[in-house]
Amino acid sequence: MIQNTARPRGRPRSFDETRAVEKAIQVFWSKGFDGVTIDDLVAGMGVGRPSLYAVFGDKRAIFLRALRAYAERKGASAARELFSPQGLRDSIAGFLRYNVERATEKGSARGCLLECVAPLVDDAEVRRFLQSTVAGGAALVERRFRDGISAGDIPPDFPVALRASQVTDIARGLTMRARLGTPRKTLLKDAEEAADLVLLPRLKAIGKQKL
Amino acid sequence: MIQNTARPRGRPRSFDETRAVEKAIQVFWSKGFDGVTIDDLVAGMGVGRPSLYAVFGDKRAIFLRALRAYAERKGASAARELFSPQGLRDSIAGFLRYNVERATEKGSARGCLLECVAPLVDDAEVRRFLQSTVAGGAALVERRFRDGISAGDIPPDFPVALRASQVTDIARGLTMRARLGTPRKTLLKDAEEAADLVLLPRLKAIGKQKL
DNA sequence: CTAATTTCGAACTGTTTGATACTATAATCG
DNA sequence: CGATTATAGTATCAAACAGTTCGAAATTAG
Repeated sequence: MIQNTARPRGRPRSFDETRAVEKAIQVFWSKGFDGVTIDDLVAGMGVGRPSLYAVFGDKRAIFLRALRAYAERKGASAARELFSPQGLRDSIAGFLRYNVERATEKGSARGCLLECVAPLVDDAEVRRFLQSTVAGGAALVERRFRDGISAGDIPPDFPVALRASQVTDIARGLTMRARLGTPRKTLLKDAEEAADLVLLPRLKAIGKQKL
Repeated sequence: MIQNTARPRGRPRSFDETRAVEKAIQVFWSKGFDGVTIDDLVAGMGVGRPSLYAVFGDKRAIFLRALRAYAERKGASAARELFSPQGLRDSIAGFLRYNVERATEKGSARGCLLECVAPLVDDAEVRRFLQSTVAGGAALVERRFRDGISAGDIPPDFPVALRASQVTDIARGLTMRARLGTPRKTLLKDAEEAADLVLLPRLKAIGKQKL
């Protein structure tokens, strides 16, 4: 009685489903959606062609699954980074640094599956998913800003929604630069500067005078 | 003697080369590089298949030509926007607004050929071109900041290079959001806010105190 | 040990795609 | 007007590709 749940009847699989999805992420990430052939997935995922269709479905289905897995992982890590016990500036800087690190990792493709690859996929469900993911990211940062207000780190009239979308815009910009080959070091420095940009106190009263 | 320059010998072309390139831009822009087939280009450019190969070369060559044409047009317009006679804040805001408008134009695909499509093309020359284009964009904004210092709009110690890369990062972020379907109105508002963000005076002395 | 069940691997099939050859057409030149 | 030149349109070819079929292999149930 090694396992309590009965092992499935037939021949056991020679691949791990979760691991195969991780591999699929890498394949799509490095080659884009249209650039990937089924053979690429067969080779990259270590799953035989018929099993691939039987277990995962066609290319679109595999991509959607990879996308969801990627977004879930990244979202969770980003939230961890944002809400770990530290000051607000370090939270925001950590969030941006994390984005840069993920986008410049050795061994993986540069950039981000969600930002560099998925937007090109001409598919309604992909678009819907991306929109909600983007909104979710901004909402996460916004919540962190609100926590900052509660903690007294920033004044109550801090424009949380605006600053949150600015933070995520900058994150997107950094990620795109990563894709194009800007070195990690440069981007990490820019991440720090961006955190300062959105947070350092400014003279409110001056407002939009002519500059 | 209708034309002074002798018309070429043989049968005249049924297409305008420049217009064909413009059409190619649209095709690549909406479908991505790998998503475009030669038939798409034949249909979209209004050029017969053999003429296409004879005049433009293969898909990669057509893409490079479209990319250069697109970048040249966009770069020139961006510079016009930045250096038209107006205050610094309006120049920067105008630059960002222009990016948003181009990325949300009706009739064209959303987003930007340089930022949403080209980075996925696995080609050394494309990468090199993109890097230099990105650097050129930031340099343009930086020059505008320097002009702003000369004009006394911002203090001489204004971090021109840093702010320039922040402006272009935000522009990239706005463009990506455009691709994902964020409405133009929202993005235009965010463009204005971004101009304020990088320009509004701040209390320098406070620096990186804990927030 | 045999039957049933599930997966694996190789081979197959119809379609799409990139690229080219061939013939017809439209212009200039002498 | 005929020769020359360059493009247009059709047809074609080989390679790549998506998706399926089929027999062999591996495991459990009885």
